[in-house]
Amino acid sequence: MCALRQMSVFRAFEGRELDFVEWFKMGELEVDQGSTVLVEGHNSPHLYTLLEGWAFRYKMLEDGRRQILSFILPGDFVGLQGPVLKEMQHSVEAASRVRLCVFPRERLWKLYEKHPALSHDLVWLATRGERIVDENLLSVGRRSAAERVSFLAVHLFKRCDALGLTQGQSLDLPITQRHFADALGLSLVHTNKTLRRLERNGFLSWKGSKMSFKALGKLKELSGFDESEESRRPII
Amino acid sequence: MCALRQMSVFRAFEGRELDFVEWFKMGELEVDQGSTVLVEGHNSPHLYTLLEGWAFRYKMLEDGRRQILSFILPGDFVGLQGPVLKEMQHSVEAASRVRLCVFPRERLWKLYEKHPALSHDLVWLATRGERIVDENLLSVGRRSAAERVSFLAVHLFKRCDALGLTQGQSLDLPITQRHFADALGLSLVHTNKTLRRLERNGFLSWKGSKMSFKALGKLKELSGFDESEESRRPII
DNA sequence: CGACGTGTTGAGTGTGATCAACATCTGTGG
DNA sequence: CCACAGATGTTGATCACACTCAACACGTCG
Repeated sequence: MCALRQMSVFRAFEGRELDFVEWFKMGELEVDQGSTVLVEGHNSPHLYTLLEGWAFRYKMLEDGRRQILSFILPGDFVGLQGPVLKEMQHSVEAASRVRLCVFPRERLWKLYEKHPALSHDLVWLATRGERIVDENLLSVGRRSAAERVSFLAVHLFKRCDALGLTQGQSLDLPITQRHFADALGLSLVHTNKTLRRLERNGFLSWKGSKMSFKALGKLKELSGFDESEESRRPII
Repeated sequence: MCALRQMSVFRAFEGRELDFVEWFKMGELEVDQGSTVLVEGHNSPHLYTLLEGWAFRYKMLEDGRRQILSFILPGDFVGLQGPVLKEMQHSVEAASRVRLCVFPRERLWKLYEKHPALSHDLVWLATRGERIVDENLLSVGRRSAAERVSFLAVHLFKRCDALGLTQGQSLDLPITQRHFADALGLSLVHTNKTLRRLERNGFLSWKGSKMSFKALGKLKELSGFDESEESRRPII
């Protein structure tokens, strides 16, 4: 049984559900940093739950412009968009070395059939994915560079904090400024300048892979971060 | 039974499913143009399928900046994000007079329990919502103003075309340039200038509520529109 | 060692924002 | 009937935020 499942962020399973998910689970997949887990325009017979590491969903334009749609952290479900269309509409890449729980897509019908509560969880997970993209779109569409950078930093801190992946006021980021830029719809250079300005103003620092939050309150205020605590969430 | 359901875009129901949905359905709701159907920060005990008219999902910042997240057209399911959190994370407003099919949220468990195929449809609808926001985020994050405007125009045309809501190469838009601007993360003025430039170049025109596509191919090319035909989709 | 990925900074440019004015068209009340 | 306010669309002038280009520092890895 996954270690993740025991964390207090996640809802507990009933016995039958646990048995089912163990049957549903096909195995584990480990993937190196930089590998592409799912490719836009292709079909994948698998679904995944990310167990360890960071990944991200993205889309690219023909000329190479890239937009990161959302970051995928432990407990997140990956690949739901697939069952639906013939092809994936986005790609997923591992930002760090990543461990995934693999489910065969054809067993999904069994889940719907036998486990209504899990069906609901699946809907929940799907809408949560959309919620995160919604927030990101609000940032990219309507916030200034400083607001966007602050928002994303706080967003990632909060998500990691809920998973016990923070150390006090700091956070280990397995991503580069390029990822930040591509998630925020900013250029790399301007992202860097904005980060440096936030650092000079004493809001945060980002050295190597460590991001330290010097003034979380100020960052929340600047970015208009919405503190909507979420209750225990499902994990599959 | 809804007239919508008989359209060829939508998948057909089995008898039992149809009976169920008729029980699931609580009634219909008609709402005037400009009314807010769901309010961010509040809880709604209802789910909806939009039957007629246009609506849109949006989020606002405290100072009034608004980002439209996606447009809601007939057949789209509304309100799924609610069951999940205590509160809606976005608002929904009617762009035209709108007719909605209303479902009480508490009957949802019965759907999960008795109708695995409908559970799957629900997941499908949820992921479709995310897919649309993904595409929008790619636009807003990485495309130029002319590309964005073209993309949204083509996107709306395609969706309406599938629903039989177009007249040849033109389309009745119950929205204003302000909606366009807020969906695209552009200022109203710049949206207008971009539209006028597209018109001068003979790509499209938008007079009153009628948008005419003079060169659909050129618009697709300019915007990088991805022609992924989707198969029959579910409707609930 | 050189190549490459990443981060940093400055200079100059440009896309899109803001401000402002005006044209229509609507509905409303006098 | 007209006067008026309000919503919407249009255009020009100016501004600024963010982009591009360029150069360099630093690390790691072959």
